[in-house]
Amino acid sequence: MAKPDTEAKPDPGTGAKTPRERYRAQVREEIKDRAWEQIATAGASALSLNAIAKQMGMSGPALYRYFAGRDELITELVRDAYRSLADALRAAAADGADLARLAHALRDWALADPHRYFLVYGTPVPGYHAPADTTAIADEIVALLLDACTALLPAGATTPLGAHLQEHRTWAEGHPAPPAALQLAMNLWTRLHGALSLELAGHFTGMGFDPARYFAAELDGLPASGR
Amino acid sequence: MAKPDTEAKPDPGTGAKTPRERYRAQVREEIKDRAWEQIATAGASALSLNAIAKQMGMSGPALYRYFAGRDELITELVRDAYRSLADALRAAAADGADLARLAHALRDWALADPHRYFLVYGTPVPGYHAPADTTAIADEIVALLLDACTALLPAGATTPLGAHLQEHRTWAEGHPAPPAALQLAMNLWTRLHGALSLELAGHFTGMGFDPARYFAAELDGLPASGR
DNA sequence: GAGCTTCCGTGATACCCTCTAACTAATTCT
DNA sequence: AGAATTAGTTAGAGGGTATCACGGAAGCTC
Repeated sequence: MAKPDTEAKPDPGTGAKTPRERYRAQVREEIKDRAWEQIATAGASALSLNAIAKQMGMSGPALYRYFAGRDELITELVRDAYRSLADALRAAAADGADLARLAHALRDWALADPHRYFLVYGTPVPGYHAPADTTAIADEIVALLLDACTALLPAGATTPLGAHLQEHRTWAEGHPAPPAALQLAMNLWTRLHGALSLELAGHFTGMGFDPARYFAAELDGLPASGR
Repeated sequence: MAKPDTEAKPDPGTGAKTPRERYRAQVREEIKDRAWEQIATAGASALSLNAIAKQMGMSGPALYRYFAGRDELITELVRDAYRSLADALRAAAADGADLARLAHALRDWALADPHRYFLVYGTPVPGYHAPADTTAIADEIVALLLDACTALLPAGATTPLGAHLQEHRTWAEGHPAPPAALQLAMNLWTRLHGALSLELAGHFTGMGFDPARYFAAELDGLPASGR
């Protein structure tokens, strides 16, 4: 108790941690992996700490050494999902800010694991509230879209809705996007989400048409690339 | 609910339903009412047969006399939700087929009980598969949209995407909508759903702008009313 | 109205889940 | 080596779904 920490917490950057911390991080990672498996097959609502523990050969309550509870695990997964999406979009935007590239990166990411998409953009979980740091990542995602939209439009471009968005804007503040770019980014987001989420939820099954084609058409019809 | 289902279980000979059947229907109705209360406050995933039973003053397993299980209750609620939406839209379409009226009826219906909207158009429940008769109501809803869209467009109107939709169409077959109307209906559906579901899920909170205005703008921007 | 039948509601039970608490055993620190 | 920390265990409270056998009330028939 009386000791100052002479204890080694020395190299926060390199990952040279104590064995305990290494082990701990490793187990946490395995837990999350199993959790993703469960989510991928049965959705987030079916996630069971107990089942994960058994799968890992240990018994129930042991997991509470690693996560305070189911909610914290889910929070962590949401965080990872956001980060993963941000990474995917950033990678797509790396070689040229192109709406189409961005859009298809989004669709590919969603199709790769639909339940992961729903974890982020789906029906909100009753008690759950996203912590500040995940909304920060969400902001980054929006900023990526804004970048691409801004690049497509003349500097002062504006629209009626764009003006409204500009006037009451408390998001991505500091980003020099013209009003029309705000609208374009919003349209990109909500329209692609509309098409994608209905497709993933299975509402298109049995209708006969090709969801990819519909998605592409929605992309083409965006107010900036079309006209 | 207000409607005493008139001849749902016709009893030839006596004409009136037996007291048993009346009672049974009444209890089923009360169970569903309580279920809707729970859903409205905590979402479908928090629905508990046990809690409903206790709330009604009877003990757990009694409910299994009325519903085979949680899934059947939810199925019934989904069915009712679909029917309720179809009614709302039909009422809106009754006095003039107008996309705006339809759209705002949809939004009002969704805002009245967001969890009900998500029950129908949200993240799919893991094990749950919609029975044929709910998809029939879903078809009716689509048909309502199609009617309104058809009324707005010239008889043979077509678009590239519309042609594709027409060519691989296994929905609302028999409806004499021109290809362009198919596309318009799809756009109406997916775009409004995109804006609405993100709003209801809380993804717009903290962004500052007015969701109603955004929704209205999306409606205005539809490929038929705009140009 | 007596008797038969049908159906409602109950308690007991099995099996899931989350999560807490007390205890043991291993690991690490001094 | 001894002390402190921490991982993992079992036990158990509390809640959920769902099945079962039973008692009793309601309806139906004569």
